[in-house]
Parts: sequence; C-alpha cells; structure tokens
Amino acid sequence: MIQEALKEIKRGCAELIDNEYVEKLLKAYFDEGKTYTVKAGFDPTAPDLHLGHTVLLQKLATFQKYGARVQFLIGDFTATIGDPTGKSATRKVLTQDEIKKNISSYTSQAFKILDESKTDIVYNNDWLEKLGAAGMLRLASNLTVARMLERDDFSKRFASNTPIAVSEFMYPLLQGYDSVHLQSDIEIGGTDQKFNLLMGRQLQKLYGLKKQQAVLMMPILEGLDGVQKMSKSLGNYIGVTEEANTMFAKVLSISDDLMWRYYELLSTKSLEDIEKLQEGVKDGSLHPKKVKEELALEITERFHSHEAALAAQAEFEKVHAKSQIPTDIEEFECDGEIWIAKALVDCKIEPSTSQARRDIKQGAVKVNQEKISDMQLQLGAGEYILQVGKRKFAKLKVK
RNA sequence: GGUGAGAUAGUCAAGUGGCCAACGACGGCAGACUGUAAAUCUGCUCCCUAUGGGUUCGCAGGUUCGACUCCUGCUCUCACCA
Repeated sequence: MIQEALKEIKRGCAELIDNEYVEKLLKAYFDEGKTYTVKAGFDPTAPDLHLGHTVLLQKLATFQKYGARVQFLIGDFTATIGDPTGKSATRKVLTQDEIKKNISSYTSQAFKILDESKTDIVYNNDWLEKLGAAGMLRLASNLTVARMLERDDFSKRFASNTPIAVSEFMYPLLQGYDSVHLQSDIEIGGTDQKFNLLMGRQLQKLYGLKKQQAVLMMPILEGLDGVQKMSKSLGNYIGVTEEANTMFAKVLSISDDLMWRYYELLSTKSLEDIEKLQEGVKDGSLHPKKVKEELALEITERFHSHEAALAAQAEFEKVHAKSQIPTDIEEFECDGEIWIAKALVDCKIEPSTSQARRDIKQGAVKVNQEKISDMQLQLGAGEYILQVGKRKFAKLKVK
C-alpha cells in the first residue's frame, strides 16, 4: 500500500530528497490516519496558469489522495522581489495591486485539479512583512555570497556580465523561510527550484525545527517548441483557461518526441500503457497522430468536458484534414469599400499593412477560400471569409 | 569615489563619416512536402496604398552638405582599483 502510493508519488519526478521521511509520513497516514503538509509556492506574476504549472498541481493532487494537506503558497511578498530562477535578466517588480488582481483567477484555476477541502491557501506576505529589517538581516546572515553564487543561474549571469540585484539574493532565503514558518513536511517544485527548495531544509534546521522538509522536484515541462520551458512570456504555452478547440489544436501541434514527454508528465495513463503506445508507434501498428490525438483529448477533457473535447477533435478534423472553414470565426464589419490589406489588419489577422502585403505576395492570403495575388484588391459590399496562412481566419461584412 | 570597457531591430551580434532600414546567426511568419509533427528546400521578417515616403542604432544636445559611426552632457551595465 505504502509502496504503491510512493510509486505514484514518484512518477515522473526528477529527484526526491529524503525518501525515508516521505515513507514515514505515508506510513503514519495509512496506520494512524495522520495527515502531513505539502507546500508548493506559486508566483502571482501572471494571472493564467498553463500546463507547466499543472505538472506540479497534479502531483499535489496525488499527495492529497494519500493524506496530504496542501499548503498552496501565494508568493505575494516574494513576487515584489522577483524570482531570479531561469531569468537572464532582473525581473520587473509587480505592484501590490497587480498581484491582488492575479490571485483570485489563479486559485480558481488551480481548483480544477486540486481538492479544495484539502488545501490551505496561504500568503507569504502575512509573515514576511512582519519579519522586519532585523529578521531579514538575521535571515541573510545564514548565507554567504560564495554559497549564493554557487547557484547556477547566478553564476551564469555573473559570468556573462548580466546584472544581479542584491534583492534577488533574498529570494531563496525568503522562500526557505516560508518553509520554516509553515513547518512544511514536504515541498515540491521544479528542478530549477532546487537551490530554493534545499534552502528550506537548511533554514528549518538553523531555526531549530525537528524535521526538515523532504523535497520533490519535478522536471520542467517544455513548451510547444520543445526546447524552452513552457512560459507565458515565450508564448509557447497551453493555458488552462483556453478554449477547447485551441487547446486541442495546440497539443496536436507539438512534435512527436515532445508528445512522450507530455504523456509522462501530464497524462494520467499508467506508465505501462504509455510504453505500449510507444511500442505501437515504433512497430508501425499505431499512427503517431492517433496517439497524439488521444493525448489531446485527455488534456482537453480535463479542463473542459468529454463532449467539448470530442467537439474540438471534430472541428480540428474539419478545418485541417478537410480544409474547411472553422465553425466559429470572429466577425467584423466595415462601411464601404475596403482595401484588402487594410481589411486584414482591421480583422486583426495581420499586424500591419506591410506584413499583409508581404503575405499576399507570397500567396498566403485567401478570400473565400480563393488564393489572391492582387495587392490592390478592393472589397466591395458583401460578406467575405478572410484567411492568412493555415490558422488565421476572420469574417468581414462590408456594407 | 577613481580608471577602463560597453549600450545596435524579438534575442545574439557585425558595422566605426556617405555604398545603412543597417552583414550574419537564432527565433518568428509564409510557401512546397506532410500528419497544422519532425526533417528538408524557398521566400519574408520597422512603419506607411509603396519602383516612392517616413521613423530607427541607450537618452539629450552639438559638429558636418551628410552621423549607427566624431564631440559634449546624462542614464544604465560590466570589470579593475578604493
């Protein structure tokens, strides 16, 4: 029983520090029904969660299945500093107002995956603000600069002459202090958080806690490009609030290699089943696109519904396999004759008339499914379906 | 505080008085081929109804017929010294 739970918990994880402690917690749960706490921190910097975040959330949900109370930590204080992780430059600081705005949409998205009744939402501003200058200094005295520079991204930035703000040094310390305050039993985070997560253990010890948190690290989910980590700023993400059609299409656009990665980290299929799929693709009995569709269905269904997922699949087939016009296209209107390039910009499927001209020249623009080449084309009264490339559509009514 | 180096398009990075809307690479977009995959090949990649015009090379001035290139001041970054 314990071993089974442990196996599920460890699935897809990159590293687990203090396996024994986790086992002990699980044993206490199964034997005596004792719960324990699992902390995960989230930065309220962007109001939207994407699949990269859900890797962690799903892991938290697994813990909840086995007796954990989740400490869903909103880093409203630390967000004012900016976590240096993975950034090549100092991050811009958010205002309190911006942060507040992000939080509510944030949590409601998270509860699509987490069990609300087993989750405590906590804000680190509550205790970090009270820490004061003296507390900060005490905290900071625990760490040397040399040790701080051991951190990969700091040393890289230092070596490449990119600025590091002193306040950024405080980030790992504050995150670690969160674990002291919350007395977390386990903390989970991405592999890029290793330094910060371990800081929690170190500080818990220094501040005299009996137990030090176990640390579970999950791999970072690659974005749609398959290279960089999924992030909103890179635009290579699938947001959990995105429409079913978009979600489905985005999953299908990832590469075959990346697909297995997504299977491992996002699917709830058992590892054995995934392996079978992999073999099937290898020996040619399964078409990789079919396998990818299955993944797309599973993910879309998770955030929408079974019906919506199926509808998205049908829509996708319609538009791409049969190259028909999508069902829902944004509609625009205009008065009087309009120049094609201007129309494309007005319908927001081209950023500028310059770009529109280029695309027309290259034969990427279609009007009512017909490729056009006349740069000067004027659209008279009537209804038109405008299309740029394979993905951008708009309907325009000219009065 | 002192000395030196640097800031160029989404990123990296050439350019060191006119040949510069600015080489190249990556990214991105589009076309061909496909499974809206990958790989490959090709074209495009500041804005503007455009064989032309406008605005760009950290910011503000100046020199010059002409400045990304020279001068002055400022802002920011880095290194060394204190």
